[in-house]
Amino acid sequence: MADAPRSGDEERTAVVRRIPEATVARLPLYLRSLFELAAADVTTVSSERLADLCGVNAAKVRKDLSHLGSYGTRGVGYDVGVLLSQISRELGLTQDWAIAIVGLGNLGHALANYRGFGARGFRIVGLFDADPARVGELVAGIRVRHVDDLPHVAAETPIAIGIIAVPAAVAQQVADRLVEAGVVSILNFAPAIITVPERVSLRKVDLSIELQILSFYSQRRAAKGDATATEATA
Amino acid sequence: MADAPRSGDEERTAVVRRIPEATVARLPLYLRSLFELAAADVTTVSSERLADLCGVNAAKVRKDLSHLGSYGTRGVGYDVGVLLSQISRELGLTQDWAIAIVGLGNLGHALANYRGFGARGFRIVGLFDADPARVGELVAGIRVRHVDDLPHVAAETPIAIGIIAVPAAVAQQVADRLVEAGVVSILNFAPAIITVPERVSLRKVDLSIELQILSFYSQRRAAKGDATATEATA
DNA sequence: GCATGTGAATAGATTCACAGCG
DNA sequence: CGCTGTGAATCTATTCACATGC
Repeated sequence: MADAPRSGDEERTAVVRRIPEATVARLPLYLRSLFELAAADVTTVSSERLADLCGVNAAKVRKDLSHLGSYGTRGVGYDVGVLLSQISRELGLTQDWAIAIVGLGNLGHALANYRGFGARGFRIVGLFDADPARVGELVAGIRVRHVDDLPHVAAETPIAIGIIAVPAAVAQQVADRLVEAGVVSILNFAPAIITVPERVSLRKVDLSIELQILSFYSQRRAAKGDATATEATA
Repeated sequence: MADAPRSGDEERTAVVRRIPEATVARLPLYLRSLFELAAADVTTVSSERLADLCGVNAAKVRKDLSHLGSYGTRGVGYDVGVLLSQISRELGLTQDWAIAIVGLGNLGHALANYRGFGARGFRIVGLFDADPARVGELVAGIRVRHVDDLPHVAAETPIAIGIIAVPAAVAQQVADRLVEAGVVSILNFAPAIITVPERVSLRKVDLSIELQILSFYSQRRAAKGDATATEATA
């Protein structure tokens, strides 16, 4: 469904666990449910129970978790705390990632104020906009800087993840600037296809595409007399 | 990757074209590029060119389009206008879909003001919030109503698509209310797993999951010396 | 006994490579 | 000749079913 991660050299000293892309996309889901279980002081969970909580199939949970190693106990289940830390480590959430948001329109504001960043692993270190009227404004306690300052800021505090929340027309040039500033992961909210060097990870979130997909299934359902369900955005 | 649409009875009068889920997710992508081509007065496009514009592989484009029927001309390519209307029809964008947004925090505001709704096929017919302080407010020219009014509003103007932009803790109950009000498609922005009856289509957009996936690949890249790229959210 | 972990079976998506047609 | 349309090959993901081990 997406470009698969490619490894430069297949032969390495140790076994480089290759975690399937589909599995990676589900780990955050498991993590969230595990946090909820931990908050409720549940210490052990079966694949069945976890699967229910996440809305997936139990066999899938077991296979996914088996890619991380064997952290379950037969006849018992998985230790919630152990799984939490294994998945967190696997996802790289034990370190924290510096985030910059470019574009502070409605969406940029919403993203900047999003709770759950600081929560675990992510920290906003920069807000940028090209509109002089917005520069200097305080959003979520952070001062908005001009996008031209991106290189300066990035030189001081390296930025790991860049979030693009600008109009489609300028998305590509913002991406280019982010890449130039050393950003290695980009999350694009602009409804435009952007390209980045191969070494940079790129994901996109596109509202209108989601709506159109829903439209397709709605129509399909209306046409036949029958039900249809879809889950998404893995 | 997601639950596949299931058809209730496989045997039907005519050949019910079964369009693969992965293809459905790409059609909106093609559509966007086709609009751009049309705007630039380009009348014909090859699978190769379209693939470039969308960042996919040419064979994939051809196979995807072949699921809609044969609308290309060998040796020439596809007619932009014809493809536009075929894909629009297939996605159900020739009718327009009534949308309601529940939750008018930062994100809800951003969504309500999102340009590209009215653009094609989608029209916001209701904004709802549970906070009395927000009720009555005018957002994007529409008055916010209390979520308790949902049934009334839906009875007058049927709502096809519900967008959930409320905190995770209340996402499920909002979903339940939407379903009860007759909504058949839901787009969930809350970071929570919600369940709906099988007849209802559900997709989700989850910022923190996207970030965690990027984190995974960033860490992976840091660990090895090598590059990794991912594309997402189909 | 019971739930994990995993080979084997199945399903789905992508890519290849080329026949077929304008 | 050039590009579509598509079978066949490949790769990826899901699901089944059961041996394994606590």
